[in-house]
Amino acid sequence: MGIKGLTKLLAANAPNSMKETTFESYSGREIAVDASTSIYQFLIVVGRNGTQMLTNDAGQVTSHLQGLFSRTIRLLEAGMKPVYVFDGKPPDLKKQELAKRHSKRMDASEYLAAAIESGVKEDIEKYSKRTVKVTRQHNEDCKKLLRLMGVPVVEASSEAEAECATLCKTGKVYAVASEDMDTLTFGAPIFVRHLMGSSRKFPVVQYEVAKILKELNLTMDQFIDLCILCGCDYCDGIRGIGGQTALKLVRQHGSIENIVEKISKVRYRIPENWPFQEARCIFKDPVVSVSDQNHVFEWITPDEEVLKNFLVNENGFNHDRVTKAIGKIKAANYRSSNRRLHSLKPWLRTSVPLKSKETKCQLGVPSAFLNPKMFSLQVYMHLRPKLLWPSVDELVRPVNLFLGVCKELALFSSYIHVSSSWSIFFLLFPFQALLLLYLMGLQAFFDMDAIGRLNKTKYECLLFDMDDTLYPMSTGINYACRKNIEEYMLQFLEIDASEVPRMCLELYKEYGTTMAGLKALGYGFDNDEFHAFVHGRLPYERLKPDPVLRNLLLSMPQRKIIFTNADKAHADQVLSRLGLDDCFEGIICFETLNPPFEPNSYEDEVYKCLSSEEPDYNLLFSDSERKADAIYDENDDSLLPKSQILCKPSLESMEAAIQIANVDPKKTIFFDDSVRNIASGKAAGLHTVIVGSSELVPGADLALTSIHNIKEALPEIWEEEEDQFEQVVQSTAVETVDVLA
DNA sequence: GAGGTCC
DNA sequence: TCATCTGCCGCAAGACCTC
DNA sequence: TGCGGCTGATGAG
Repeated sequence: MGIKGLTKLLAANAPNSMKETTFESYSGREIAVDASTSIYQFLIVVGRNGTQMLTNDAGQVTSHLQGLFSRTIRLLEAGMKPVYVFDGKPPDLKKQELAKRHSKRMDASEYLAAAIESGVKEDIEKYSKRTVKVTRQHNEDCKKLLRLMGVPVVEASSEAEAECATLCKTGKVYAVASEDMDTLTFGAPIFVRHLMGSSRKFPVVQYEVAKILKELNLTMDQFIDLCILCGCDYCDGIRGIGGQTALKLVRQHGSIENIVEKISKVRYRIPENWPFQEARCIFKDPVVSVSDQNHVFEWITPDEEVLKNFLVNENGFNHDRVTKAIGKIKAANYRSSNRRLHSLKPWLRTSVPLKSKETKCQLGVPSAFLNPKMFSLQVYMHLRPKLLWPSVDELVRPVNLFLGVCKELALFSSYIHVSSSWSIFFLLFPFQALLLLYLMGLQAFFDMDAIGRLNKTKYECLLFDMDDTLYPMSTGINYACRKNIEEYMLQFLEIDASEVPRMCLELYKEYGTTMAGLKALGYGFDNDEFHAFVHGRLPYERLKPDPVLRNLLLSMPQRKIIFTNADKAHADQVLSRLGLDDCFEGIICFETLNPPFEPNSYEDEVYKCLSSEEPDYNLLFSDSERKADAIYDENDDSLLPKSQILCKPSLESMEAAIQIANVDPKKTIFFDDSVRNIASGKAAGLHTVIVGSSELVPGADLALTSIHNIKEALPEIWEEEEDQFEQVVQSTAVETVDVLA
């Protein structure tokens, strides 16, 4: 039931809080969608003819799959990035409401039986719709379908609406698309209704909670009380008090407690044991899944073969239709990966002093014909032949350029995936094509049975990420850190409060750290000040000494190095609190990868290049990747400014870390909690272990739910090395690393 | 835009 | 008299393609 | 499930 009469109430009292928008206007936006409501609608309407619905050969209903499949493609094609949120365990207070619904379904079943007996077609149709219930199996089918389509799925701890609202509040999605008005009561900052309405009968309407509160002149707590008084899923209101009266009373008395105290007990009967406080609690502090604050949703390439098998073989879908639909998803993903870069442009144009206008040299030109950023990270990682990059700086320039062209061609061919294109490719670039095939063959060889390799090779070095890898996310350090960053953006960079959470996350996603993104956008602030503000007041006291991990680390015979994006002060503090400060040979941190800026070097090169009679842009291009100044050309819509900061997950940072630590990537295991860092680590040739996940992610050789399980999962670390001598010799070669005091 | 079809 | 609330009923609720 | 339409009841002004 949502909130009784809230639509009308808002239309009458807060008309400016809602505005008509269009389906297309959400292009490029992450949208949280309540899955259950959608599935319910599909079951009611898709392919229904009386009691008959779409089914597979086994007679199981497939209407929900048909509906969800086409709707999701519709959203993706429009450039939206849906995140489907599934209901968890309903709160106890909702049981009464659920029982009511159950009873209604029972009644409908009886009417349906009677209608079937009498053969009245309209009645059969009507009552069969009323018996629809979304079962666990329906939900599981849909989750499977979405995952195969590469669309993120969230399993809510409790109410999906609450989870959606939290995703929106924390900036992980732009808006929540739902029909249920209590999404607003859960505090979703942007709430969209009728987004999915195919009939176009109702326009798409966007509500903003902040505007509602402003117009109604209520605090969020008062708005929640108003909704409870109107009547919600968790408890009835007071008989005789509807929307208008409730609004008047809340404005007048401020809270339900005061209203109950002041109103006439003759006129209004307060329900006995009225659980308004519990209901308030559900809205104010809903049970939501404790997710990684930095978790990034990803819309990945569909698992084509498995998806086809699921839809065509298991559920009787038409093969050609499915093939065509998968093509649409791929095309949408491709467009979206380009669009994502554009999404940062508004900040560039409106709120940021553009840097580097004075630099006339177009450093990106040599690779402009195929920008690697056009391709999804996965494709990029898998096809990027490691052997192309032995040590870029050591290669002579012409070879470098030639290899660069090969890389682009490899990426290009990896994207198109069309056999006929190979023929054209061979005709046009026979030599490159042969080389490419050779390299791809090598790559395939090196990618074979990664875990097998992990088991067979001996290791010399273990590279550890620190935050959320050496201690669990549940400490809340990460969350506190993010809040501090948001606070910094608000206070010192004067970024609009409504933009901060989203911008914080977008930049994190695009650049690896928000700081790197801010720098890339041209925000001029002092790195040390930023770190001091962000890390200076973290709740470090929550980190307790971890003797178990300490013993594990000390018993490992390999070199152990920290590789973190954080600054050294933070790393010192964390390791000290965990009692691990003497477990590592060194720390590769922010300062290691981003030493204080040295004038003369790069500028000189630019100057030299431009002032020469025949400027060799390649000379600058190769270095630009490493030194990365903020270059942004207004006329070029495909390029974002590069970050001045070298940090994970960039491949350059991985290669730099490998070089600084002086390790052989083939004999190094990289532990990290971030999917992107792992993918990047793999691309750099490292063995990779995703920490904090029970499932393998792209690029990971192994998954560890906790770093404490390392001995069970990787016993070979402790196996006797055959030539320890080699290790000892290598371990002296890390002088450049910031060694812990 | 109506009507048929998806499985 | 008017505003507000209640309760009941009926209706629609996807998306794509072809014509 | 949500909404509009309708009807009748109720209470404030």
